[in-house]
Amino acid sequence: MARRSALRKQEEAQPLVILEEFLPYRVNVLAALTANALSQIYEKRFGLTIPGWRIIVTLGQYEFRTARDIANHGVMHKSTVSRAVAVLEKRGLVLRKANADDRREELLELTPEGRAIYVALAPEALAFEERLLSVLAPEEQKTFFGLVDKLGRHARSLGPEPGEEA
Amino acid sequence: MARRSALRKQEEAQPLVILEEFLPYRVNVLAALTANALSQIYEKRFGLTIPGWRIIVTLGQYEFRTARDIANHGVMHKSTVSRAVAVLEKRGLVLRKANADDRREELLELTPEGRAIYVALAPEALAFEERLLSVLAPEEQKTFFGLVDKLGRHARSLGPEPGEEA
DNA sequence: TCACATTCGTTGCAAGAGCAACTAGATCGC
DNA sequence: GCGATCTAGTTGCTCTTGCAACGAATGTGA
Repeated sequence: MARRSALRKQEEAQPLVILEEFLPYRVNVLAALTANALSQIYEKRFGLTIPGWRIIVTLGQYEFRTARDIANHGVMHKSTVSRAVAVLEKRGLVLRKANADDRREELLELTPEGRAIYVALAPEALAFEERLLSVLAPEEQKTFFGLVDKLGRHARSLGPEPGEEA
Repeated sequence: MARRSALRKQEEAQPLVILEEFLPYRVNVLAALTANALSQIYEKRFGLTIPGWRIIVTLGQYEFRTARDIANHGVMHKSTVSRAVAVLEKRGLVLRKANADDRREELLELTPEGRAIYVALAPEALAFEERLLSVLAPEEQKTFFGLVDKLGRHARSLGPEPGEEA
């Protein structure tokens, strides 16, 4: 029929996007799957949101860090981090320390209660990660991490930051 | 003993999760970077949201598909897809076709206008992807895709679906 | 020193997303 | 054939998030 051949012509016209082979789609689907699974740990058991969880982990690892650092590092909007910090502060999990050298910014720090959550949460998160990674051989894991980093660095350079290709 | 308590203290102070080596974090950061960059194409130029863009691309590739298929495949909530379809329909970009065999579901299809957007958008998306992937050698790209798929399949099996380990 | 631009962080507002309840239709078991 | 159960999709409600405007502090250049 006329309709069918019209469709066929359109279809054959050009090789367009194959979703299952399209990098941003695949990476985002994988990210959603891991985020959903991980949230079972920090959300249902400790009442943390994703930004909250990230702040806790960052401060657990780095001791002191500004909201801006956390936002940039995790590709989150500064307002997202600001609100998450406010919640954690109200719950008594993080403290703000004024920075005398630059009074615009505040150094964030875990309280003992915040660190207790981090210590309780971290092993479970690592166990989850291990479970996830168990499908990959050790060398595959290494390879994967290397490629993710390479892509990540490159993607950052393509972002809103000053393009150095001028 | 002093030695033992020192060890214990050290253990407590150790960073348990290293954010830069934590898979879900890295994957999500990479996903955010690519999604932000890609949205420059479909959002600012065609007024599409992420779900809308995904629906367009899915139907551009598959011709007919249900909302449920699109949601499952892309790990989106069914209400998200439902609302995005409603917007696209109102804009005249997609059509619903009743399925006589099962009248609960509706097959979605691009209108000519919808396909026009797909045809205009796809090459730009592919160009972006190529630019992103240009940091990886061809074999690295292949390896990366294989590993992403492997992890994705495994992550899906760890998800909310019936755990078969019971 | 003084205007101008920039940066960190907060907040009002509106759009987006998840949850749960709901309708409509299909399926299973008896 | 009939009720209980399940599935596809919609919608009200609420919380989250992004954007843009803002205040406060800093930096820059004349």
